[in-house]
Amino acid sequence: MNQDRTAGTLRRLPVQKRSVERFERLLDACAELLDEVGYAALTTKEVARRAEVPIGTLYQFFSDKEGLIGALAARNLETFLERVAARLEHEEPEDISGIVDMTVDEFVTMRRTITGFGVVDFGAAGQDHTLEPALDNNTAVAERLRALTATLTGAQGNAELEIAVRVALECADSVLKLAFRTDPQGDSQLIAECKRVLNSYLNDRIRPLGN
Amino acid sequence: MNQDRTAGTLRRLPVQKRSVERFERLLDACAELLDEVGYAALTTKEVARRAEVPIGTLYQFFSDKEGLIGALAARNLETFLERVAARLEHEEPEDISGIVDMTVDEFVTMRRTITGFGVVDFGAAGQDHTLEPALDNNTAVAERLRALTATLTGAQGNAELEIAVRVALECADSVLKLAFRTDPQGDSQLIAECKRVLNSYLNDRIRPLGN
DNA sequence: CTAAAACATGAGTGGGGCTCATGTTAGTCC
DNA sequence: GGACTAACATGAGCCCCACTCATGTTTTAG
Repeated sequence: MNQDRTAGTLRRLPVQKRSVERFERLLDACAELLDEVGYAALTTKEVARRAEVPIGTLYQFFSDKEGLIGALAARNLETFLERVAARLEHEEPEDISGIVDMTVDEFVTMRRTITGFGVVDFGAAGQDHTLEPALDNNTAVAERLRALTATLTGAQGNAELEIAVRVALECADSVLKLAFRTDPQGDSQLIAECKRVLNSYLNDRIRPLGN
Repeated sequence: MNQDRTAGTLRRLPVQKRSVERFERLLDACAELLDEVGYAALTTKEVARRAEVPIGTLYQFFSDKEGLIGALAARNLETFLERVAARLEHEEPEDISGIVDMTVDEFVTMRRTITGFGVVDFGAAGQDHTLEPALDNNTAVAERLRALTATLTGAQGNAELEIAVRVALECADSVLKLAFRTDPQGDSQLIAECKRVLNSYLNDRIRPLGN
């Protein structure tokens, strides 16, 4: 079935100035449309039209529709990690609960702020099963988050922490999706509930090991 | 944008014998194909071909592709709830942990057993945003599960329990998806981790209220 | 100045979702 | 049995989508 290794990827990176601008415009237009019409109704023609770029150009950069959305997700992911890293440095939370609350808050802020962030957050929605097991975006985020927090939690580099972060991220993602499905601004009770889940789990999971 | 109230629904229920059989065959073929080619590559033409039913007949029953997949999800959901209800009656778990473990195990069994269960479990994947807030399938499942367990947990009917079950279900769904993405048979470590999350959260969340 | 690499373009191809006009069959009442 | 109705059956074809490709232009490197 789907054996094409180039599916859902980039085809060519823009190097000249104009191309770079067009590339960014395509991602912006894609984000806008995701907010307006949703994932299912998004068409590459309309993305190209909005970005004022001919359809052929879109396909110079992105191997397919999934590649376009994946690139947007990657951009969002990078922004999110940068912001979390910056806040971790400034605020220096001293326990798990502090890290959890800060990270969730940052996510919520981005969902309210960044166009299109909600529809694809980090993982493209329609990704195929059966390919690239465990190499999805959330796994990458988990790894980066673990690296960011390892020095703070003290217990660096152990496999237990890695899996705990991975699982916690998956839960956070799903509960927050629910929170924003319930209320476009993010249901505050569910956001609080998200923090509860993570705190309960991570405290049970990590405390007994850290000491 | 999507204002069509009949999108993703059934159009006509089969009443005569032959139609009922065709209806079921369509769902079976849909489940098979979901397992084989995945959600994105599923075509209604192929579903109809497999079920040995002309394409027009498929659209007599289902308003669209999403309606077909939704009907499959509904069938899975019903089977799952029946099985959980049956086991709850027989095994009479006496605490939260017992209920959690049993329910997760039943889910895992079904994912290994029921064709197509994995791809859509209870919520159709490509559902549109912006419509029917909080009326997704997982919410329905949560409500039914709460009803099933309310008599056992003692604390029946309170809103806190309702939200806790809703959140727990969302977490379970996502962690188990990860477990089966990692390993087609379901990564046992992640399945154990799923139970941990639920137990940590629900114990913190419900115990203080139940007493 | 020249060769190569990067970039630009949009009509066209293939294919998928879904319709609809035209039937045929099963139940129902007298 | 005949007459009437509702349920069922069918598949060529419409529309629109993702994506291609042949042909040309511009930028960069030496």
